[in-house]
Amino acid sequence: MPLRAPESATMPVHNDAIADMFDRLADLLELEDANPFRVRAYRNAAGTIRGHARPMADLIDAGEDLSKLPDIGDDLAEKIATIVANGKLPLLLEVESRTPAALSDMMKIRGLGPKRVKALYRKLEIRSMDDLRRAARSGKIRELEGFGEKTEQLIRERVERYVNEERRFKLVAAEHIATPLVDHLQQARGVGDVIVAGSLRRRQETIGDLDILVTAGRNSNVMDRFVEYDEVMEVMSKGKTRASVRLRSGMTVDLRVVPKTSYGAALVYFTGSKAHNIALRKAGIKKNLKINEYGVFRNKKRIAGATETSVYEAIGLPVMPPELRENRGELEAARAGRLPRLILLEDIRGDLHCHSNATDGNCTVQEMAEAAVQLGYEYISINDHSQHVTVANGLDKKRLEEQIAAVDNLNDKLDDIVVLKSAEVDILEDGSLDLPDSVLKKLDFTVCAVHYEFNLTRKKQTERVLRAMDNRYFNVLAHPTGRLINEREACDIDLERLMEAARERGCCLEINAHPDRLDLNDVTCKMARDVGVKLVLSTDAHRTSDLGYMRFGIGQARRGWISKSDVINTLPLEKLLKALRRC
DNA sequence: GCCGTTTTCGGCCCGACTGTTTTCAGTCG
Repeated sequence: MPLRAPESATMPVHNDAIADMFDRLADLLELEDANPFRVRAYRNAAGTIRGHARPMADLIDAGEDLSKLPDIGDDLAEKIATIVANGKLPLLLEVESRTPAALSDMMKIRGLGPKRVKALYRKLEIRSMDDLRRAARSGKIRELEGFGEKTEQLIRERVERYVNEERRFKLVAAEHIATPLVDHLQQARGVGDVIVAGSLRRRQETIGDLDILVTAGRNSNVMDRFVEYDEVMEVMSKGKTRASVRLRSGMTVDLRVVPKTSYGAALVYFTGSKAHNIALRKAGIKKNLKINEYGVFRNKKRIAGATETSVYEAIGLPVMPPELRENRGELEAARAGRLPRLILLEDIRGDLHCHSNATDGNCTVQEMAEAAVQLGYEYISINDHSQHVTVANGLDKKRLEEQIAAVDNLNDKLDDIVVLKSAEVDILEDGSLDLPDSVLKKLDFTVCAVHYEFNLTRKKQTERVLRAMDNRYFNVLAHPTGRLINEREACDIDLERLMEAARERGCCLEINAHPDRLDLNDVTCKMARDVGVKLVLSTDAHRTSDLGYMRFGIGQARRGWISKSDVINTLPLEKLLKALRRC
């Protein structure tokens, strides 16, 4: 993967780019037999940087001491400053001059770790993916010590497939794959609980593989039933307690079977994240406790493990929601008794970003309203596109006024819900809004969004939205970065500044719950919480069934430490309208 | 390279599965 370099002085190096450099450096150092703990230090720091809400560049500008961040000491603080200053890390360049950078990519192929990659490089002079492919085909690899025919065949297959393997599944796709498999496993003999743990349970926006945990007795046939599942394409490993398969969809699934007495410990263990688990075990060690997937042990004696609560309590902590388990400060917060009380799906009283068939939606306003009643909502807003979005048949002033009148009529007929009059108003390139104030003032509120010109410089993009926010009819900034998961990167914009400006003006930012967007994401949700700007959680529904996407937004909000009180569509109607009012 | 309510030095998470071995190294999560 190419590293992102800064394109101009106004575009600071992204945290992801810094983290990628440290990860790559760790890989290459590992190949050079560096101190394994030094290697780990670089990986840990990469994790801290990737998960930090604010850009390192901003922290440096603000004069903050980076060595106060977890897993970052004086040396790495200095290296981060160097990268931010000139986009390069001298040590990485130096290491790359003696060890081919492509070896780091090779280590991403399943089954190839540092030892094997190094052997391939030293003994067969394999220094690129193409070299590796050729060597595997020619049968040279099997002759190396420690390799064999089977290993060579696996490398051959996996290197051919490597290009396709990189993708991660959106959360919604992962759910669709997991649900029927869970049903299948539940029908096995002697099975108790079947639960999807791992990143899906943590509600991460994309899922690399599924981790399924099963409790079962010795006589259960669940392992056989797992590998015999219709969708299984390849059984990668199968033992008594773990097995891994690849499904036709390309998804890898790991199954783990534990006795019921270990359920809680196993669930903690397989929910992760890895960084959270490591932090947890370290906390255990301080109390002379060993934590593994079977329980919590003092010397040889098991003192907890049947429930998740028992595991956390054994190390003196409250059990914490899966969404927080990323080692982003949750252990420290738990110790201090400052874990947030996270928002729940039941807290939501209405959806504030929906489309109808007047533009690019598939259902009528009334159908959307009736579906919202089924969800127990008190209100729903219809936010059709404005005229500039021609591909969606966006509304001009006249058509929007017609819709306003139609919604008034509909509200007279509906007893159980109020339909709010709104629109998704385009923010034009000069920061003006796409509809005149004379019609905007007739709406209950507006949702405003960028749909074109995502590639402006950070400065121009930020000023564009700030200018739009100056319009007194601007209420909610929808999908603030415009990213589409796996398709389009977030636009380069100073979110922190937008959040502060929104807070000062009494505007809100949207957490767009659509599984293609999830924008704000987990990290920027946490930033919003720190800034103290009000949020709206909406689905961007284009049909009645999309209203169910709210659960994905809730997941991201929870990952971002968001509480009910941070989100205004948890309020009853009267209070909601008050909260939408600008300062 | 990081870190400290046992430590500023000496530690650094833990277990399962595979393939290549003949008791285990390498890899993975």
